[in-house]
Amino acid sequence: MIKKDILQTFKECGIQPSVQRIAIMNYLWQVTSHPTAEEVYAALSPEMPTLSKTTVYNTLRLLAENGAALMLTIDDKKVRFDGDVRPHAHFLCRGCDRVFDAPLPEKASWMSVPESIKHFEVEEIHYYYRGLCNECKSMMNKN
Amino acid sequence: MIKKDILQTFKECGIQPSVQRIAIMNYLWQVTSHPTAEEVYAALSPEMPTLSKTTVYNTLRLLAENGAALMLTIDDKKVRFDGDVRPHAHFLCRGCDRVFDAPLPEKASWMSVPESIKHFEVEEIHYYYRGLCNECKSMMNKN
DNA sequence: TTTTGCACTTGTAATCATTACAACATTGCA
DNA sequence: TGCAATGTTGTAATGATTACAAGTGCAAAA
Repeated sequence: MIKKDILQTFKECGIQPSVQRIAIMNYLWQVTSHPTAEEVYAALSPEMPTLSKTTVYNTLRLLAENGAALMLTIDDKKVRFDGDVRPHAHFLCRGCDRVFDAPLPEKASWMSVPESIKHFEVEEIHYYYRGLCNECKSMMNKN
Repeated sequence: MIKKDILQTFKECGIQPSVQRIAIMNYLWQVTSHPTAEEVYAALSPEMPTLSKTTVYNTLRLLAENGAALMLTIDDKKVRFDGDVRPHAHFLCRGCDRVFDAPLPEKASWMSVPESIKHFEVEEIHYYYRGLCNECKSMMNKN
């Protein structure tokens, strides 16, 4: 049962559970769309009419700060979130604005930090690609 | 002379020169601070009192779209720009909000694109690190 | 040199994501 | 049960960025 897993994750991350937080985490786990706060709100508010946009923003930030979600800044317009916190890269298509998951280019490179920032405290690593996805690429060729 | 180099770069990138564009490109080349549009405006407007903020925003976007500058989305609050378009990574300190340049973790990884997005048209690659720089780290320990 | 067109610039107004804030609700614990 | 702390809500504010319309200046043509 997924709710158990969520509660477990919350406990590990030191996050106090609540109906709203569980619903939001659950949603993040069910989609691969890397939604924005607005999208999370739009998806959940039909089932949870009292849910407020502020709660969605607060909760997503909370999840990200405590390691239960990733905050992606790949899109310069708005922040996106990913419930999958395992190390992986992301690709943003400038045609359809979708974000795709991608494996890391090389296993080794994830943990190896450049010498010049070696003594910095590195807390997050993000690998972003931008360009055109397959569909948008062929769409371009046609028109 | 640097202006020659800027004009050469503009020509290579297909950018029509103008007094404002040259001033902005020149500024990007002189700083390593990865400034925001506001910061570029604040820096240049004393010398160019008629410069408008809109022009700064437009020009920075133009430079980035044509490969004469990098648009960094490492900071979730605002977009930053880098006049150095050579492949390198970036580190954002959450303490002082400064962005540092860093070499790539490995030479090879820059060009190697994960298999799953291999047929995508990859136009940009960004490697971002976040955490605490040396100064902020030791500041934390003291207090 | 003058004219004409076009691209660039400017300033203001609008947009839109995000956050601040204050009132309200809920939860856990004494 | 009752209180204090924590979470939620809705609205108002903020702040970066863009839209837009008018003005400016440069460049080619006459």
